[in-house]
Amino acid sequence: MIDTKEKLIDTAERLFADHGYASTSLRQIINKAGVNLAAVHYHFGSKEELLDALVHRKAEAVNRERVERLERLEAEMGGRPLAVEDILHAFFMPTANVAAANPQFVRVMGRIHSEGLMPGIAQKHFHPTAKRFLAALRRALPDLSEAEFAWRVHFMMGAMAHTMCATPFFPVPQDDFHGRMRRLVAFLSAGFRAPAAEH
Amino acid sequence: MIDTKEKLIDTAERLFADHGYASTSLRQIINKAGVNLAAVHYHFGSKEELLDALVHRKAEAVNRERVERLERLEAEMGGRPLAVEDILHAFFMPTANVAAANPQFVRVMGRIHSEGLMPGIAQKHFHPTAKRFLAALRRALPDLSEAEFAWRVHFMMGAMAHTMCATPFFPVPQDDFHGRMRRLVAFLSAGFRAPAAEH
DNA sequence: GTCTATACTGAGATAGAC
DNA sequence: GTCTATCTCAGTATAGAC
Repeated sequence: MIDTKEKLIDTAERLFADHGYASTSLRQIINKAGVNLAAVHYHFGSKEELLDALVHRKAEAVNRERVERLERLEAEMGGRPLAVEDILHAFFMPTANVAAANPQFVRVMGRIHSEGLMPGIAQKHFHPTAKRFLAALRRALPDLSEAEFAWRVHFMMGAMAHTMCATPFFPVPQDDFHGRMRRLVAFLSAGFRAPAAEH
Repeated sequence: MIDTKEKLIDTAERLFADHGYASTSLRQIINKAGVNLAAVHYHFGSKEELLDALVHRKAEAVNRERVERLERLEAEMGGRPLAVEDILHAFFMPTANVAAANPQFVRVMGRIHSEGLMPGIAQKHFHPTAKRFLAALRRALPDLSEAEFAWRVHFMMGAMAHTMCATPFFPVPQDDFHGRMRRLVAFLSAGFRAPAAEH
């Protein structure tokens, strides 16, 4: 069948979101999708590459909107460095749009994060775009030392991954992803602009 | 043998640090320790509880030093709210001491984080103490709404876990854990004191 | 090219002899 | 307390039908 591949991805997305990546066996997926076990390896090669295909299907839209927003900012400012807030806003808000349109996918990203698969996935699907944002951020914060800047980016990575993906352990309106991102941008902007710790 | 248990924990610590938790099989551990597979299940019950025992052995020292520092601060201030920086400093610095004395263990914690096992471990071994710090932090930031405060704590969790445990993707002096924590405290303190994002 | 049936390897867990 | 033997189930690999 022509769309065995799509059906596998759809089914995997549902099951990964509900039960996690590691806890979902390929046999569960193929049973629900009604195909044979080896079809997975024919189309994808491995369980991991099935996950990769799943992420790739949605990551492109996020990356495209991120770049559009960044380029719009750069055009507005014409050469001058951008504001930290604006850069972070351009980076985080597109994820809120995906979250609204496709909660299933965000739940899978949450699983990816909480199961420790995020570094590989981020590197592969998001890093090329993210590098442009880091360059803009560096220009916006010329007074920080290289080391201080690198560490603050590292802090941001942690807060970001945890916030976009992990379920907070307190009750929260499910659909307020925009608000969550706005709070995150405010918090991180202040952190980035803090005076460097003395040594 | 009386110390089969200790030998298993020691061996597991080495192997978990070097190769990760999931990638280390019980069979590797028992071969290196020179004991039988079933001994693991006799002494610990499961692979997961072996890890638990390993963490428990070191977590107590961290928790004790954290509480001591917090109580010393509270005594100094006698009733008045503490400063955000001081609270965070008291919370993060003890981890730097463990890192210096026992790099092996910190590497295991890094594995725990990057393999997505941190929530469970943190809940079990660190949360009771951490709650006292959250209470102090709340008193230090009375003007934040409950929601804003909860989210900022969430951001901190992400930055913390990522920073204490994850290997940064840039070169960094291995033993500068104190410096890393100081930078983190400065970053987070500024974030906590940022004006709340408007809604 | 697409898929089915089946076999292979290695994981954690367990029952019961000693 | 310890060890042997065995169980179940995972991801993966291959042979061959269509």
